[in-house]
Amino acid sequence: MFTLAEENYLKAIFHLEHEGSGEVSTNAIAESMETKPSSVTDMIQKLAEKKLVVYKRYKGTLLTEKGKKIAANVIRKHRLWEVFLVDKLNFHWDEVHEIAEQLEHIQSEELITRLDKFLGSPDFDPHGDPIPDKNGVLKRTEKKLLSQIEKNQKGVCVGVKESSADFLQYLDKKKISIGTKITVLGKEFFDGSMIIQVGNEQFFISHKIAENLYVQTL
Amino acid sequence: MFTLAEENYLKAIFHLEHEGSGEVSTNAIAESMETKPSSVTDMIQKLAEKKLVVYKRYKGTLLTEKGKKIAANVIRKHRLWEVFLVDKLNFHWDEVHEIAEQLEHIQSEELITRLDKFLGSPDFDPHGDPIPDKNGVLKRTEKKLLSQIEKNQKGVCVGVKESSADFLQYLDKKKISIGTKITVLGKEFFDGSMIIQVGNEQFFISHKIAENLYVQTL
DNA sequence: CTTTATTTTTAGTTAAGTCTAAAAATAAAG
DNA sequence: CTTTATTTTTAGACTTAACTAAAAATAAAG
Repeated sequence: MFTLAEENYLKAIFHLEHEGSGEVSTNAIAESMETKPSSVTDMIQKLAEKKLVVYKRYKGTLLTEKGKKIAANVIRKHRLWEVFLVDKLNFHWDEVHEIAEQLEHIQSEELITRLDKFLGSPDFDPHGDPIPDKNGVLKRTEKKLLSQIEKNQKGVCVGVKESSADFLQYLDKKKISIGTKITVLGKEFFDGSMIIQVGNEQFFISHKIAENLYVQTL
Repeated sequence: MFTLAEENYLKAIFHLEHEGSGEVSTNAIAESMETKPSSVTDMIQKLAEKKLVVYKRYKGTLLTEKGKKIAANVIRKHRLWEVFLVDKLNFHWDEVHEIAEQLEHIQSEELITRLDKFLGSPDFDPHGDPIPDKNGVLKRTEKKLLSQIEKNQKGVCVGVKESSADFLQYLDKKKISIGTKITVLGKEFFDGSMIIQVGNEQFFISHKIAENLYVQTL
């Protein structure tokens, strides 16, 4: 139905729309896709002709309802495949992204229906990101960034903002994964660093770590 | 490593080499891939430059060892995914080909290693076709076509030569699948048709059916 | 409110993979 | 052993999706 390139653009725009608010800039798309702005302009114009995005020259891009639905479906497939890779094939959560980037483009409604059922209709992927339903609707959660948690409060880790292998491996080293309870013992206002407790261990984390970990307060 | 188009050409040549013997003709490749001979010539020349095939103008094409290995690996992936779709997702054996055509191009050694293990390292796919091992080696079986079986002999169905949905659905209707025992009760020399017994049922089959069913004699 | 910097777009190429139409080689028929 | 038919290849064109370089629009600075 849509080409690999088209699906990847829609997905990138979807993610950018959910981060910043309002129109997505050409440069932002180019950067997130590791391509050149001129290539983005080309593709955006094609997507606009197909009514998948609304595009005004020099003003930026927004997904139409149709574009949103397609993007959400690609993301649904990506995240379901990640669950498969981790739950069934015992991959580690830092190994699955690139494989899922390929699997997300497999075309078959029936396949995804059955895969979803096989996996027990999960609501979240291995990084804690919500899996859109058939209609592209995301379950909303009460998650906050760890950096927004006050001293002496407790939270349970529900996801990561960044999911680079480096970051995930850091978390493993510190024994932090989805479901881990974290207590904020101290918070430095100058640089945003924290002392936290995980299990019996207490240790220091930088602001950069704290602003990439999602928790649900307890 | 290789493009989707390249992998599909190598796979097609691999299959054709195993049917007829000797060089594979440009037209044969074109027909099997539903493309034009001129497109085939183009691609074959590229594959020859990459040392994946040996090609002599107007004479035909043969895979090199390297080409054979790549083709066998694509086929390995195709057949493992078919096992996944049937065994784990409960697809029917006539529904899996097109999805596997897409899945066979997913690039990840580790994925296939783990998938193979998850499936219990199967030797055959749902149509009875052998799954090449990591090195591209196919297990040889003692299979014969049902049409080559004599009157009053028994065989167990081990595979199909053709695997079109039409044929597979015919077999389902007749309650024939991999593992089904078949007894040849009668054989007409004029047209090759047969009377066979499957379970408690006895019925007539045409030569066309008999020459597309593989059995192992008991 | 000009000048400068940044962002975005246009114009023109390139590469992969396909196609049609025409030419060349091989095979088959008389 | 020519003529005809078939197969295969070449040449040229098209599409998708990328790129570079230059132009145009917008935003920021003085």
